[in-house]
Amino acid sequence: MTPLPKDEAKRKRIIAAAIRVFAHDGLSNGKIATIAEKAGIGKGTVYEYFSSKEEIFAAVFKDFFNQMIAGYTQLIDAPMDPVKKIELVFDYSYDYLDQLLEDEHGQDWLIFLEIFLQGFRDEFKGIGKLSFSTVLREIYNIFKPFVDEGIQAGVFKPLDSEHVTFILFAALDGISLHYFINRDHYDNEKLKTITKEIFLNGLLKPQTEGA
Amino acid sequence: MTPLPKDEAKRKRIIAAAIRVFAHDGLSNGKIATIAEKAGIGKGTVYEYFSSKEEIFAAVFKDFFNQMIAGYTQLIDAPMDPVKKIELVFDYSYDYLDQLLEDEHGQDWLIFLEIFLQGFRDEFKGIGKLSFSTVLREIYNIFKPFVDEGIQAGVFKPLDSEHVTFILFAALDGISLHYFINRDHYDNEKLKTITKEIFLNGLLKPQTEGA
DNA sequence: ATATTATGACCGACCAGTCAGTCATAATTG
DNA sequence: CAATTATGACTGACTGGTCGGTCATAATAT
Repeated sequence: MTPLPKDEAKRKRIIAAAIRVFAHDGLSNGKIATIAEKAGIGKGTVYEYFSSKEEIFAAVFKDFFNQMIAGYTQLIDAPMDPVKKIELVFDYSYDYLDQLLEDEHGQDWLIFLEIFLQGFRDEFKGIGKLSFSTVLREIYNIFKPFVDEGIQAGVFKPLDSEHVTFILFAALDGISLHYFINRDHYDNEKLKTITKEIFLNGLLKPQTEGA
Repeated sequence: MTPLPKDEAKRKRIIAAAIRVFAHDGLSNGKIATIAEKAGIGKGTVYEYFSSKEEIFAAVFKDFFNQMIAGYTQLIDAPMDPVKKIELVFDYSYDYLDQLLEDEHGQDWLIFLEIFLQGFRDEFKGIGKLSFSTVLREIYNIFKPFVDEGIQAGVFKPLDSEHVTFILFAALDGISLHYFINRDHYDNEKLKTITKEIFLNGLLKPQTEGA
């Protein structure tokens, strides 16, 4: 009834389990045995799908950024006013966080940080040739075009778009991190509003005055 | 029966060594033997000063935040225009990073992330009862008074100062993180300028128009 | 349809390496 | 010499990865 081909679904189950384990315990403390257990398979089987712990983590890493890139790309793919796009990106980010946090897997979002940390550690640079800074710049580059667009159109101040994009995404990322830990003390909607208030108005060219 | 520190200087040396080791290898992979070696003492001696690895890390954690809090507090202690204070804080942050990065201890700044990560994990499971979110809010509270001041004085927009402070510090933190990894691709001065341009103008009440 | 054989996914006991923490001893100090 | 401090060899617990064996299913034969 159930055929047993080497199963893509099982591979996915392992990755999903690994996310939870690495998020909760870290790459170093997360145990293969726990991953296997959570995936509902034997420990040996894990090694039928991945050749090492680090390879599992690399898969998690890839998965994470691919989803992130796909999410943002899709979000701002349609032609749209640059201002609207920025608002969308901010709103989406907060909502994405809330979704992560409300999820039954309480601490899964920590994988975010673990990946960040491992990404920074240069030992990790080798694995699957994933360069963290390259991946990050890939993400900045999703945003840069519409920052450019806004500047071209004279809606945004004529600042260096490369640096502006960097600041926008980095700031958003920091806000996400802090929101994770302090979410109980702040109001999602208020944060959304104020974030947009500050960033948009900081970015928009004053319309009434020709400074 | 942890003996009292016999030699405060040696204790400091252990902490300094621990910072480098934990920064480079992480809490879990960093070895006591390495810390001892870097501190120029025997492994057993470490246990004369700290009763466990986690206790060492807790000391690093405390040390880090105390320095951070002291730095910012001192920076903005003098009476000063709120706008000037914000500019100071931004400039100081970038300069502090550059100082960390130019330091001979190449990767020491990673302790920043390691602390962050461990801080997030289960609110740092009891160790020394350090609550990470509490520490963070202690830091926000350094900034909040002058945000309040700026709002009272009608210089800043009348936004909720609690949320504004959160966003400011969180954003700054994120920018720091990204600056760490991508510093080679961006210009410190340009980032400083643009950061202030965006944040200050987003925060300042438009003076010419009475919307 | 049923028996026989081939396949490879699955498993977990085991091994070899690692490391936090201990403790018997050595060095140092007063 | 006694007390204090330093030390590193040692140990026990732990875990990543391996490997020989099992068994459900597929393929083939009758």
